[in-house]
Amino acid sequence: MFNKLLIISGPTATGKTDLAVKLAKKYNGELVSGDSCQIYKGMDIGTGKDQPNGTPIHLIDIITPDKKFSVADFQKIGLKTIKEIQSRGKLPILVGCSGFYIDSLINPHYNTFSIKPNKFLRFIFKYFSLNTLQKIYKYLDKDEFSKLNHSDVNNHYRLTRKIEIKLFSRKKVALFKGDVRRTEGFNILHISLTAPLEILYQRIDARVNKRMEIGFLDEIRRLLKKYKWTDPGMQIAAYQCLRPYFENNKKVIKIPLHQGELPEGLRGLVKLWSYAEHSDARRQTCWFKTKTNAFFFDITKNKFQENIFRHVDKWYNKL
RNA sequence: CCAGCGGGAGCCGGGCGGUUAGGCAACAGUCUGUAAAACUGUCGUAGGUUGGUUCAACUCCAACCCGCUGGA
Repeated sequence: MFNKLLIISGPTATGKTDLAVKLAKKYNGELVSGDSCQIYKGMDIGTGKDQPNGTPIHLIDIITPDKKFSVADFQKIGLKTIKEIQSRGKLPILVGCSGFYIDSLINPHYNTFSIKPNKFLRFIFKYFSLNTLQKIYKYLDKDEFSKLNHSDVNNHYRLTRKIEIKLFSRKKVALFKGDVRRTEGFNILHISLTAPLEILYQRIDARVNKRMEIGFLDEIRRLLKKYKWTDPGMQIAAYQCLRPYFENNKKVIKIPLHQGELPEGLRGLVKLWSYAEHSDARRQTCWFKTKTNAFFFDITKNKFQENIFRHVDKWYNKL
């Protein structure tokens, strides 16, 4: 029974897809995107999709930007997709930068996904202050509250979810225990690409500029005909960064765009977008570094690809 | 040459005679249904130069240097 799963992770702009495609060709594989943004249809430039030709890639373009999507959804569909690929005797290659998403597939500890978000509670809680949420959680579970770290105590969203879990699903958690080890029995090789931040920033900036050139603004215009700025998909940083340009459109939109030259107001927004991607890269790097035991390969090192291939080869041919 | 305005951490920038501005960037983290999200910590006292006033000056005064604007 074929149960291998190859993972190629790493922050943006490390060339994961490129590498994954090469690996797919060599090992008769199919790609599975582990990217929280590229699931959205019509959001191509802003999410940096590059469609490999010839190699199938799954979990891209699976829903429209007005739909919500979360790790729990990903866990379900991701697992199904991977098993399906395996059942055809092919090698699934999970490639992406969303650490949380990838982790949800390979880490057996996620046992709260069975507890669904409660719309009503979330609606109400939006109007509660952070302090109030802290008090509620403290009231519900003093022990766990005291264990919360500095960043969680101050996180409105996470407190909401914690309270949600406490309130609605005490029994269910127990029920779902047997269902937790979803990827148990998988033979996983996790390879993670890295690069010095400085290099990543250079690559990111270059790519951002390029994406402006190939019509990012047009993509946003197209999206805005069907979707709103408040839709889930539109929350992605790239789009939100450019949002002011479209909201003051009376003035700005009329400025003709000469090749290469961005209007002054727009330049600042694009810069912001670059910065947003810098922090992404940082956080993603941090995630893989601290939360996974992947094999890391620095893409600025000589022969890193050869090393990876050697590594994969050994793993693939074993047993 | 005269007048006005301004000079502050890598950048932007409010306030103020004495305790931390703030934001961005950068760096390090947190992570169990928004994760390209949300949140935390670190950037150890910087204030054009030189004097003066004062117990105390980034803050008031003077001179000078630099920049911008207006005038001759």
